[in-house]
Amino acid sequence: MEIRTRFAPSPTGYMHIGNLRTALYEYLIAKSQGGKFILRIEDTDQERLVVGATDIIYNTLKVTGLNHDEGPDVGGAFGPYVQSERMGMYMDYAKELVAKGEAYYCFCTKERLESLKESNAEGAAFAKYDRHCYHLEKEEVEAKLAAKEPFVIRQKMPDEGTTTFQDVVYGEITVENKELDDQILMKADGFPTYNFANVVDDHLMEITHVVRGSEYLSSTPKYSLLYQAFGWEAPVYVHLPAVMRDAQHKLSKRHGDKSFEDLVREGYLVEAIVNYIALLGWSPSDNTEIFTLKELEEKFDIAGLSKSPSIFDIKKLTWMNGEYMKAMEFEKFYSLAEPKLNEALGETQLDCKKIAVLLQKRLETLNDIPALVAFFKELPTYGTELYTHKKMKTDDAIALTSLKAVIPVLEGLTEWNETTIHDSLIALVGEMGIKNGQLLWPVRTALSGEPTSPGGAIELADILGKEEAMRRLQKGIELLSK
RNA sequence: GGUCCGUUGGUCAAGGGGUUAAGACACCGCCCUUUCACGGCGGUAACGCGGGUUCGAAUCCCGCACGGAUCACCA
Repeated sequence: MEIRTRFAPSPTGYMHIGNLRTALYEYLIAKSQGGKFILRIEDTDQERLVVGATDIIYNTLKVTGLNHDEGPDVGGAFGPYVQSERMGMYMDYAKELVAKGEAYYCFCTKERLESLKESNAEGAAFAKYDRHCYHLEKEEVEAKLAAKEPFVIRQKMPDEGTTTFQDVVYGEITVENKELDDQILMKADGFPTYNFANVVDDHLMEITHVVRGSEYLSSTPKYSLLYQAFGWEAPVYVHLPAVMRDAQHKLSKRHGDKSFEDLVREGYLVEAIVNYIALLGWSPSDNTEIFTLKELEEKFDIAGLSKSPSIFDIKKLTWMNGEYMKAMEFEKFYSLAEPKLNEALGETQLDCKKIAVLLQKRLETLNDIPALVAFFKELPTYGTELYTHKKMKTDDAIALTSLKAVIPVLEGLTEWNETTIHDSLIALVGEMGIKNGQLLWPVRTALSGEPTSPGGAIELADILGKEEAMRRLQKGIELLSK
């Protein structure tokens, strides 16, 4: 049997990290076994509709490589794939259940339902529908329908016994049927409820594995009962633990947690994000951590899914992002870094490629670039304490001596490149009989004005060019001479 | 409150009766180094609690605690 999974997001205008992970697992469950991954847009909540939101979904799947085999934009034999376009088909299914005695019309007003809850002995927090309309005579129902009284259709839950279902992650789960409320299938406006539409759509689209958040665990018995009522085969359930911000809270855009787009905007690579979230709630049997989507498709195994929630750790993502940048082809890295470099360096004539080479091995995110290279554009004001460095065995006096000695040597160079700068400076170190650091640390400091810089004295001197380098060294001498 | 689910270092996690309880991130230290990094080496740090079953429990069972989810004419 071919495996078919579906990603069924609501178009909210952004891609939630938890949803992306769900999509990833759905994709992997299907692809790891040669199955199909389907996209279904659940846009029935007209009030929450956001313009352009579906494009964000398409785009996210595209850039992450989670290519769907069927969906609104790519077609398929089980369309339409946009739920709002399927609205006409649910009433007949609901009526089929009514005919079977598995569901019934309910004409209760919202007011009556409200008062039912208020009068509940156990408190408003819990109140099952009292089945008032279930006991209506057939004639009464017909009369009310004929009179066009507004109605909903409710699922009739069993009075006793238990319902058990198997979940791939959580195992066997059993609940008492008496705990189950006669949930509404069709609303008074003629539209199906989410739960009902889901079951019908998943069945019609021949979804074999329903993958969703663990918050659906408690409503799954109702789903099972619905499948039973229809006489349909239930799908395999795969409930996923939540992705958390901390031990108490789920990741939530509303509380300031970052969406997929936010992370990309902050300089994280798509591949790194996908790689990282694959590891939130799942681990491969071989313990590897860095892998491409293709490799994941081969490695992925449902058995590696965990039951407990995972906290999203931006630090580990950041580390992983750095690993991806280091491993990247330089040309690719450069194409990503260039816009940031140009932005940070403005109209200077500096060689961006040389700077990028230095940057690639020490960057964690693309957005770190501006702060790291700002000193190239303009020497920051700095204090002479930077010249004192214990490990380099330097202090102000040594720095001043070194800088003064460096000036004529570099001034005399006719060719300005890393080799000539290196050779002349190292030769000078020899003549002066001091340690490399005692000369190079002051030079690096004078050239950058920063306590740390993406590169040493020689690299910085080369990139800055002779004129600017000399100016900065001179400036250093001035500072130290005061 | 009822029901369901979860609980291994700060974080992600392996391990499913016998292990010195993996590995990764973070943190700390050392080495390397012309800075910072990178890299290399090493370190600190965990089975929620209480009972039971067993020769032996992180692993199985039962309680408890704590955390979460759910209980809509929302999706």
